[in-house]
Amino acid sequence: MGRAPCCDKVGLNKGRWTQEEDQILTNYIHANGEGSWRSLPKNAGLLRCGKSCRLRWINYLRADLKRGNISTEEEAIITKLHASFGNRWSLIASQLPGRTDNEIKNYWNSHLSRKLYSFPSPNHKEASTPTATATKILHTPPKRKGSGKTSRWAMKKNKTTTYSINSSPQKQKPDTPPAKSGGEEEKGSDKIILGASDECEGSIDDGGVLSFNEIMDACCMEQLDDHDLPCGLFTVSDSQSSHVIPTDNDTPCPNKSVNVDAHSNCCSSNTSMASSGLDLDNDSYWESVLQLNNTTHDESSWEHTAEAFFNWLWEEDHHLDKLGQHADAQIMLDSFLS
DNA sequence: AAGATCAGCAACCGCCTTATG
DNA sequence: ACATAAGGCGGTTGCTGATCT
Repeated sequence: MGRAPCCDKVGLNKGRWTQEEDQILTNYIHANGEGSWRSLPKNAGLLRCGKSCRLRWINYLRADLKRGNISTEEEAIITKLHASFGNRWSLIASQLPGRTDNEIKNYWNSHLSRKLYSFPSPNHKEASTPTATATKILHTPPKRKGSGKTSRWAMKKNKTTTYSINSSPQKQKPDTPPAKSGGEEEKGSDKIILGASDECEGSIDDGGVLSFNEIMDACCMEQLDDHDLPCGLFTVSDSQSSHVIPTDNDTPCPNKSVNVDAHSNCCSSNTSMASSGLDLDNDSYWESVLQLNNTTHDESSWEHTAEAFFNWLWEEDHHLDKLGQHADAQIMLDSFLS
């Protein structure tokens, strides 16, 4: 037989906490410490579920919380970490002392996720660009469980902010028209404006735009569907650079073993390292990359490495977990994000 | 001035993992 | 070894105050 139930939920208070309840909870925890959430409400004389007490304490009553006014520095950290780890709010919160996962989640949902990202165009082949993929995806209505509230993104049509791939925010002029529907290329620019919208109604015609994760999903789906079309989303270069991935080159790299410089020399400009078969699961790969990081100032090689890294990272879900198994990979991630 | 709409955020819900009996 | 509760986490809801029409 297991434990007794957490709480029967009958006759318990719900909704906002009163000052009196806060005081009771705070006093109790100061006297008895955290933990034993199940028995806490009863012992403290609170008509609340233990879970509710825990949440209230962790998110609002703890003394070491900062509360409010998330700085631009913190915002940048959140943006970067979210780009790497997705909605792992507790993980992100652990990097921000005094901030809770709930606070960061709310901040992301109400502020950051609405901002637009801009990505360099990987190439101009329409069928394989994120733009095309974005369009394809946006015509499929997203799942939506919400309360039926009006989309906040749709409400704030002129609120656009662009992000470069390295997540440096650049505010758009307030009077600049918003990016014209999900993923349309800016006129005369090499950037594709991809926006954020987890609540968009599924059509580019009504202002729907793509969130970062949707872009990533789209990218990976594209790869799964068309194995000869490497994603190239994380091509770090501008349009002048030559290492944009062509779709007709899948020649294996003769230097695929480890040496990044050799690889970039021979395959250079035409295929991503990830797609050419480098074993990024291998420790020795990361060692060599780290060595490259420490010894070379060749930007082109470095960009290749970054590209391969991010392609690999998002190629499969489990790759993210593999970061934990490669100390050098984690160092690389920090390096790429810095 | 009043109602409608928008935006922020506290708190709930339910699933998953871990701990315990 | 198994069943079940506790704890933890992310998604979602809905209340409240601000702003707009």
